[in-house]
Amino acid sequence: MRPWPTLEDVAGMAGVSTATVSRVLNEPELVHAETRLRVEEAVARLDYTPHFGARALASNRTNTVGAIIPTMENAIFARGLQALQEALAGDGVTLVVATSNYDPAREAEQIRALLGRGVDGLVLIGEARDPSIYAMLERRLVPFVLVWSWRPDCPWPCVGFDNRAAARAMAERVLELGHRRVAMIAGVTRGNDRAAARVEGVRDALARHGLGLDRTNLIETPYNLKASAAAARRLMTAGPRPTAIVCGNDVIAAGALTAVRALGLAAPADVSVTGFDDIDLALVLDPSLTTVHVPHRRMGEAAASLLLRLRAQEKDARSVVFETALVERGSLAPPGPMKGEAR
Amino acid sequence: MRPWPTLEDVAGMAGVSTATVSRVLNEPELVHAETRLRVEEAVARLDYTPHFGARALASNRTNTVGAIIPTMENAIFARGLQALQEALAGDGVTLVVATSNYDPAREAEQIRALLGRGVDGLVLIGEARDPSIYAMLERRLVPFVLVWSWRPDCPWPCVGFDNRAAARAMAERVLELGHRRVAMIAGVTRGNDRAAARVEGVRDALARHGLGLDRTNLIETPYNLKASAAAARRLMTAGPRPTAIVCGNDVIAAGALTAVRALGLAAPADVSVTGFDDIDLALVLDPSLTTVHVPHRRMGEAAASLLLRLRAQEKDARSVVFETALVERGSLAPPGPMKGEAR
DNA sequence: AGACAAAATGAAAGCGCTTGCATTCGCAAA
DNA sequence: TTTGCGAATGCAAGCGCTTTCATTTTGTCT
Repeated sequence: MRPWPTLEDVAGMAGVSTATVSRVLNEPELVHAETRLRVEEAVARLDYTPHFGARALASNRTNTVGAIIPTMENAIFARGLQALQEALAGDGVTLVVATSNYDPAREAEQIRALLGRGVDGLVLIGEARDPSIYAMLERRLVPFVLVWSWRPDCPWPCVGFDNRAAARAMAERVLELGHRRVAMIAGVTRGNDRAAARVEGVRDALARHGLGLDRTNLIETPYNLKASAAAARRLMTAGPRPTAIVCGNDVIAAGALTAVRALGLAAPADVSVTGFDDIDLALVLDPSLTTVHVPHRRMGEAAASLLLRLRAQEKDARSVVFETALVERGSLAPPGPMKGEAR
Repeated sequence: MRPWPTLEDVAGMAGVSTATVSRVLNEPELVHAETRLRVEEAVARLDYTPHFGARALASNRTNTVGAIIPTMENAIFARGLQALQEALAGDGVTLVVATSNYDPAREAEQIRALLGRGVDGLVLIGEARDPSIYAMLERRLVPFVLVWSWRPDCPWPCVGFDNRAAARAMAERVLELGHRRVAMIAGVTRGNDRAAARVEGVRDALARHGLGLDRTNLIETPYNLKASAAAARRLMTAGPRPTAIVCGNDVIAAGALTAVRALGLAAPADVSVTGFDDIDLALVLDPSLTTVHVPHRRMGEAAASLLLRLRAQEKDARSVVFETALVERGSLAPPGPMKGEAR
């Protein structure tokens, strides 16, 4: 015998048809209070749980949305995801999360896997992906929203912020404090529009002072401590030292700060370091990290709301752009008097 | 018309029956190479993806396992989860993750939700949960493994380590260095056997020196920076100051370290701080954190392997226990000469 | 009491797939 | 040529649910 109860078992115990039980589960107001009670009792007694697959098959809905994030290993997306999930749960929708490991091919795979699972919607990070993927999503009529990223004229529904403008503002502040030897440790930009936009933003700011970013002062690294520490070490030991390092995110900045310390130097006295994202990590670093605050939770909530409205075919479901804020903490200061290889 | 292709469409295009297509998808070796090719072509041309729900319904398998973790917000489970996922993916199994927010009721809900989704197996954190849940799992014949936790005589399959012994070792080392005013900031122990075991371990060690843990030197806090910082502040400002604070995990330790710094004190000169878990965070703190190293990745892999073997009904599928290692870094040192309110 | 609408319920047809069993095919052996 | 047999394929019955439509019950108004 089947080790779990089915609708039919419940119906049998309650003395009604399966249709009625289904109604109790989905549209309780359609069934007489007394009957409903009997059914609910049977459900409870049998410890019945609906079979998800059967339900999906019959109703062609799953009350599930999928999100594909690059990784769970660092906390960048954690808070936003949590908020997304909570907001969705409020509407009875379940979130299932997959990871792509920053690999476009893997992301494409995961998208198809989630579609196969019949998700009612999709949350994707950033905008950069093959057009064929967007084509497929449109053909399948699956609502989706792009998060963490926003730019004027993005043709898709997004919930994000202007990475480029935010990075520009950060760099401008660094310059305003008098820094001129500015370096950047960016995330890997290939296939990552956020990382790329942040580089462009810094470039924008530097350009207005006749400065630039080239292979001597721009390094791309994966978002992890080891790689970013290595990058920082390289910047601080080869050629003229930067007085400020603008980092692509907080994790990179943490690695940089660690490397600086390991070299026997101090931040911000010897070199300022800035981050991006304002995750918890920024606060426990010493010095605490000057960074760009991103409203993770609000973005998650907004994404949920937008996605649900798209699903409901609401006409006015439009993209949402958030403001970011520069939060200045201990890791950024005016450049000190030149030491070391100053001429 | 349906916006996605079905098995039937593929069968039509390839000029075969749906049964054959199904075989191509599931047991390719059963079908003639030529036919197979035709089918595969049709699949590609139509961009066909099997309907997960239908498949689950018909075959009663999903190739999916579920994991329920307390939270994604801190990185404690991230690495292990990633490893779990990778290992499962190697066997064509998908991982779906849910969060309980350290709430037993919510965890129970999520378990039922995942069972409803027809997961072929379950990964749960820790052992402490209502017996009725274990009963249900057994009745449903769903294989499951408990991770992050292990003790002699645990009746369920686990992949973990001995939290109590590890915490004891940590505390013993603290005592060995000469500390006598030792305090602990633990995670919330209610419904969390790991947190509870760690408290017991510390108690064990202290007891051998005639010391104890009571409301003056033991505080439980949620696993977040704000709460743990507040706890540390309380410990350091009320009554005789501890010379060492043993923390329930690295996140708590990070909060404690931040609080210590904010009070104008220094670690380890004024107070030593230790953590537990050895997540990345431990390395970027200043001073870097003395903590208990937990082999997250290996645990994730072992959990995957054990679960798959349970699913395959292998008889020798047994629990796995890992060793932990004490890693000493800057945050722990012998107690300094008493300052402040020393009498 | 009868007529009629509204409310409550049931019967049954799928949803897209897998799989046990029957059928067909090709080919070697008799 | 027939027979026998494995290999390849097709047929069709579900899997557990939702939902349309028909039917029965209830209540309201003459």
